[in-house]
Amino acid sequence: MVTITLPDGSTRNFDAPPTVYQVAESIGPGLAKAALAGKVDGRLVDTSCLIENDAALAIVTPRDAEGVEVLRHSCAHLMANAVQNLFPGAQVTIGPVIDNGFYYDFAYERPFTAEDLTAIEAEMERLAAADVKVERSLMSRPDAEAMFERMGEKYKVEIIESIPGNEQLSFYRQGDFIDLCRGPHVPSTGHIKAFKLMSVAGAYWRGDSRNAMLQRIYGTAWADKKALKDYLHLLEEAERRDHRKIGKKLGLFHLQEEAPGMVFWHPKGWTIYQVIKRYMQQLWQDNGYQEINTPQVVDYSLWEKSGHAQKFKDEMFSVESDKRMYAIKPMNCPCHVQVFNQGLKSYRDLPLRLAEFGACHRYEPSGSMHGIMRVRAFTQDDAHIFCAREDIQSEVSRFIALVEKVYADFGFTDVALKLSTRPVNRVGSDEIWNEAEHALETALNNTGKPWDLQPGEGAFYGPKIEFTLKDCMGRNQQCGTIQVDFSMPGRLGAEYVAEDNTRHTPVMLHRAIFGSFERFIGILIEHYEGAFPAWLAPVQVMVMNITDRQADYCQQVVNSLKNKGFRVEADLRNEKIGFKIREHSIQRIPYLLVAGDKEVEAGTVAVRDRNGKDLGVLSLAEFDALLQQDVARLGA
RNA sequence: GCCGCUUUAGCUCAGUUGGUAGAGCAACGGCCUUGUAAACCGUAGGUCGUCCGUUCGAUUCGGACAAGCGGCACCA
Repeated sequence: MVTITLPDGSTRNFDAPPTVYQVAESIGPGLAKAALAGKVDGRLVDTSCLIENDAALAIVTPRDAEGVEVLRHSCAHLMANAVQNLFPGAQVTIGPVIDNGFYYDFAYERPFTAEDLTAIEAEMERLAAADVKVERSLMSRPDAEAMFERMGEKYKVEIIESIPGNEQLSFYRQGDFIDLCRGPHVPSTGHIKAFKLMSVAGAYWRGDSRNAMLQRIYGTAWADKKALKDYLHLLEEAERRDHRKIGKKLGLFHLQEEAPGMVFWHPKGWTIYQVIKRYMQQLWQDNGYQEINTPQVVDYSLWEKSGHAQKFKDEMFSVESDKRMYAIKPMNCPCHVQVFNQGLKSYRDLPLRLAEFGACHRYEPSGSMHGIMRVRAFTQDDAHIFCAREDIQSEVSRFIALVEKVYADFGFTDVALKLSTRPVNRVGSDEIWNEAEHALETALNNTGKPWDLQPGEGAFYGPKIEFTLKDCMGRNQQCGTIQVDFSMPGRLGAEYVAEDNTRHTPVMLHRAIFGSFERFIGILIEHYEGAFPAWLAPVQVMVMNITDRQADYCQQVVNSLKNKGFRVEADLRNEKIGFKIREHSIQRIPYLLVAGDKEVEAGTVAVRDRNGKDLGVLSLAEFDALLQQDVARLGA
């Protein structure tokens, strides 16, 4: 007898070992119909899986996150099935589940087109409607290799060869289509009800640019049509928020062919830039940083000493002048060490925190650029902390607190922390790595917040913490970082005199909070959909007249607000008030002030916000107080 | 850098099976002096990304290059 314990704690007994499906059926026909997989003692299995011993079982349906994952995985198979039906000779490779969907990589004699996608999707619909059974089987390694060899599936053979020898090989068959797969999968294709193919793209076999380029088809799949619709809706939302679109619409910046990856900031965009720059300058001042500025063009020898030339020569802009080779600086750290090196430093000078709005240029690969988010010329809110080894932890703790404050000020409250530890290729003794990793870990633990470990992802010169913020679309954006560096201070000859009068090499902490202004502003634009909070808005107030009679009064209102330091403009054009309101609402100006004869007489302004909310008729003093309060309030 | 796609007026986009192009919005002029998300009338605006080729003739066909877009790879 087999006893099954269900999630609610109840148990069911079976004379013979039941399948997951049979257990579901015993609970109810509805559940059996909805069952996609089972979770036996925490392990996901097919509904056909026989439960041989007493076990805890949860029936997995499309309502469960895991159920949706099974659906997506099966949908990838469904797509591969459809592709091979329509394009004989297309080889299958891998087809994993990703956020919101799946993809499958194919090797085929030609790239797939948009029309192909439509056809593939139609074939998938047909196969789903046919409700083909999906069956699991096992096969020995030689048999499997022979089978794929026979089918001409060279990539699958390669995959089998890379699976450790002791692992069992499982296969899933639906009709004529068979694929090597760990599973689990839906019982039949009819369970796959809501999917859409999104795009085709090239992708390297095994993610390595030295390998062949495969055809990757991306798809999305959901528990039901409504969830699919919601997701497509979300994508439209993301498109509306695209910083490239909004940047153009609001006249913030532009890019042009003559300077790929370099931003032409317009007055409004530059105002935002200046506001956050001043914010950061103040933050530095309040937190023990000293602002410096270093040259834009520096002799190649420095980059050779720092080690960057060897590794990044192809990504550095260089200039030759008077037979000397210079690099346009791709980063600021070597320059900061030069400042540190001026004059003999004592342990009493540490920690020394040098900060710079460091303009960097990097020849990024053409395909990697994206609006103002990934560019070739950017400015970092860069600072380097020179400290003793034993100060690493306290400095890191201070920094984590600072990052969280800054992000909250900009309206981001969901911040993920990640620790990247020693990679295989690295400099520095194990002892010092132990110490540094431990310091970072302790600092992270002290926050009381959860954090992720990324083993082996650290830089060759030291471990690092990355700060990833979640924007309003739920997308993760990596911005801030703090990195321990054991290498560069020594390479560039930085040292200080310790208490015992011996010379020591300081540890260098590289750190940035925004990352780069360009990227951070791009994130802000998308997060706020261009409707910046008042303290960031390029124009905070627009004053409008109804007729020419109120022009002078409007100008007075503008002047009085300007004198208080607000960013205010007047729109005195001979246009209907509705037209002006519409225009400035679209421009996302936080406060729209209207003055007609009534307001002039009373010395007031009619106030509304950019979303159409009427804030009433206020005296100038009242509006001033309102604005003052709003601008002082950072965050959302 | 790799695979695919795109490039037409300031913006968003039509269009030409090869005979040098059109809309809406914006701009400009007129009219109107207007009360909270688009009054009306008119005018002007383009070497159809760049270069090379095929052709009597290329924005249209072919090639190269550039920039951009979706991914991949990269990201000190």
